[in-house]
Amino acid sequence: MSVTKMTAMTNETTTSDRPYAQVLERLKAVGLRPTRQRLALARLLFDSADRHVTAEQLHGEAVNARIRVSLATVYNTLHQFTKAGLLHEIVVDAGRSYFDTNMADHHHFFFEDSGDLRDIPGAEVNVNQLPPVPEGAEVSRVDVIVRLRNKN
Amino acid sequence: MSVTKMTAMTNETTTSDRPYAQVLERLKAVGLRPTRQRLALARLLFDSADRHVTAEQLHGEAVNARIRVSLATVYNTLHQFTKAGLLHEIVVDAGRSYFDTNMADHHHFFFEDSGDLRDIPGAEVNVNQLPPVPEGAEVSRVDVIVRLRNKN
DNA sequence: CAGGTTTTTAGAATTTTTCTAAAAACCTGT
DNA sequence: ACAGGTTTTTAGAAAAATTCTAAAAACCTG
Repeated sequence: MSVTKMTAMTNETTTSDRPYAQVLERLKAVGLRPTRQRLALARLLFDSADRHVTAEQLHGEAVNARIRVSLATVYNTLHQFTKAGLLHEIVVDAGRSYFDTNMADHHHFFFEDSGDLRDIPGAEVNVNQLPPVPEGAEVSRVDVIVRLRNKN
Repeated sequence: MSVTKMTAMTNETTTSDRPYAQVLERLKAVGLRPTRQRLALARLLFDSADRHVTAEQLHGEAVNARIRVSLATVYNTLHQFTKAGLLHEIVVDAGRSYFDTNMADHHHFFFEDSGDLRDIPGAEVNVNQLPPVPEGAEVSRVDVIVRLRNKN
């Protein structure tokens, strides 16, 4: 019967709490309500260098950081961020989606053995001489994936 | 049975006009036992022009052609063929694997709206200036996927 | 054809992702 | 600060693709 175990983080997104200021701005800029979980996930995603995460991974990190958020919300959020242009969804592995926080023009090394993904700066790859785009369609993106396997 | 086609049911392996002769050769060449379902699936896959199929699709075709084969076997077979170098697995769509019978050097248009996949001959794309491959790894493949969406 | 090995199979299990509809959080006007 | 209306979140169920299981069938060799 220890005293109040009432860790209710009755926080109403005070901007005096600096750490959230940037992501808050970012969400506002794309018209997404700055909810507790979106802010927290945004910090996990954007407060460090460019990263590639799966929904499951991000959810794990959140739980680990004591952020109460459901897996469904992580999925929703990742897709909302993607639609809003804050993330790219990148598919290299059948049956598992990665989300990439690097929005600059770039491509990927994919390590088939470990499942890791590494950026290749756009400047370091040159795709030219593309064929004509089919009638009625337009290019949404050109992905170059350099698949790697361990040399033995 | 006519005399001229007399050899049809034996396990001789002359490359004549017998429908299974080519795929039979092909399976033998890669060391896969020529079972009824592997032969039938191979014919569906290789007897016509280059194609992109999912396991579900191929299974549907088989059922449709009165070939008794389970979905599990279709999956097994597709993976065995891939490992044997008869197919490429290509992943462009989260949570759905396509298998490509075109083994020539080439790339793909992916129609995001319909889920269709279309080959781009290797000669029509030029990827140059790739960055150095990370230590201990070697390139298994370079995939270029031109993602298309419907205009207007 | 027997015997031993490999394949196939149906169905259950797994994995990733989406859906549902009810509760909670959020925002606006007061 | 609060009511009212809207948007989010949630847990759990559901869906979809794929893999696993272990038992039966097919296959190959001698």
